Amino acid sequence: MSEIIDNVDLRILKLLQKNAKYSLNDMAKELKIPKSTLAYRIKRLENLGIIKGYYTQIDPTALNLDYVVISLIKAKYGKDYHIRLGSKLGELPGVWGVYFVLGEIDFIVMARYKNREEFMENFLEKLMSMPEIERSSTQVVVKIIKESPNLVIW
Amino acid sequence: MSEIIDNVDLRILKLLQKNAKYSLNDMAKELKIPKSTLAYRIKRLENLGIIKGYYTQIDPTALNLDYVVISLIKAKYGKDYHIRLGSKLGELPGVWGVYFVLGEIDFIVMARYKNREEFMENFLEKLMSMPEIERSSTQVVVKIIKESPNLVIW
DNA sequence: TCTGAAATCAGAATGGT
DNA sequence: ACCATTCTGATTTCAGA
Repeated sequence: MSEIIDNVDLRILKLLQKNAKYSLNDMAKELKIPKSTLAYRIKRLENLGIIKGYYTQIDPTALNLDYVVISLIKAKYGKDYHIRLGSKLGELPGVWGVYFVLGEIDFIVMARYKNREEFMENFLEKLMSMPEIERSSTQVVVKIIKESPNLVIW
Repeated sequence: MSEIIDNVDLRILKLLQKNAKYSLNDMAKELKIPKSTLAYRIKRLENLGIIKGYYTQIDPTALNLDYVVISLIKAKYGKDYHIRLGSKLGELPGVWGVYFVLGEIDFIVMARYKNREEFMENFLEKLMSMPEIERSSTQVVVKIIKESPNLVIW
């Protein structure tokens, strides 16, 4: 890749990834660049699609979303089975992540529910009625030790 | 749970989770509540810890973080092995998620790297030198079909 | 592409219900 | 707890380098 992102851009992104509300004034002071330049840079990063958006982090526990599961899925072979299955999985309520992987497993699915009943109804039963699936094993998460998917720059 | 979050709060959170920069004016119009009430509600949700923060989503691909892996890990038994291993895994550079699960696997680890070399150096080699691990299998993600961990309300 | 200054607009503070 | 108004300060715009 060419140098479309320089060192200043990286420092801007590093500050923003942790706090979307960091003010132009404070940031400009910290980075020692004029605030209009900073604004110009940020706008540019947005337009390039490097900044994908600004989100609010909501505590899942506050909404009682304590039934966290990760499902490992093996698809049957057949044309389009994988593509179709992938998007079907992503549309299930409660599912926030679907990864297509290589190996013994085809898909890894991340999901959150309020309780076992909601999980059964919205996820497991639907999973079991999908003909594209050969087998699946679903893991219940006992403890989330780390979950910060927005961290991209260290 | 008691009614600390009512329907209006839920609607506020639903809008904010998709866009942290949604202005008080526009939101108030959409929700048909006065903007001062809206401000009051949001502040309350922040103070309660239900809103955990505002972050910027950066496109990992723009930073060449295309080598995405998910690792399934089985720990050896022994006192504190699990707790210690969990936090050790979370501290590896590139790791953004560590989940402790029940079953055949003990930990599921999510990580992103620039290429195979960085993955080997920062992840696999360190993993292989951890005595607490009995065995591990690491999956390379071919395609991220869905990844929106901020989605908590549908 | 970068910057300073002006203009606009959003969010915080206040005080009354 | 809710809401209208005021006030402060942040973001956007624009013209010039």
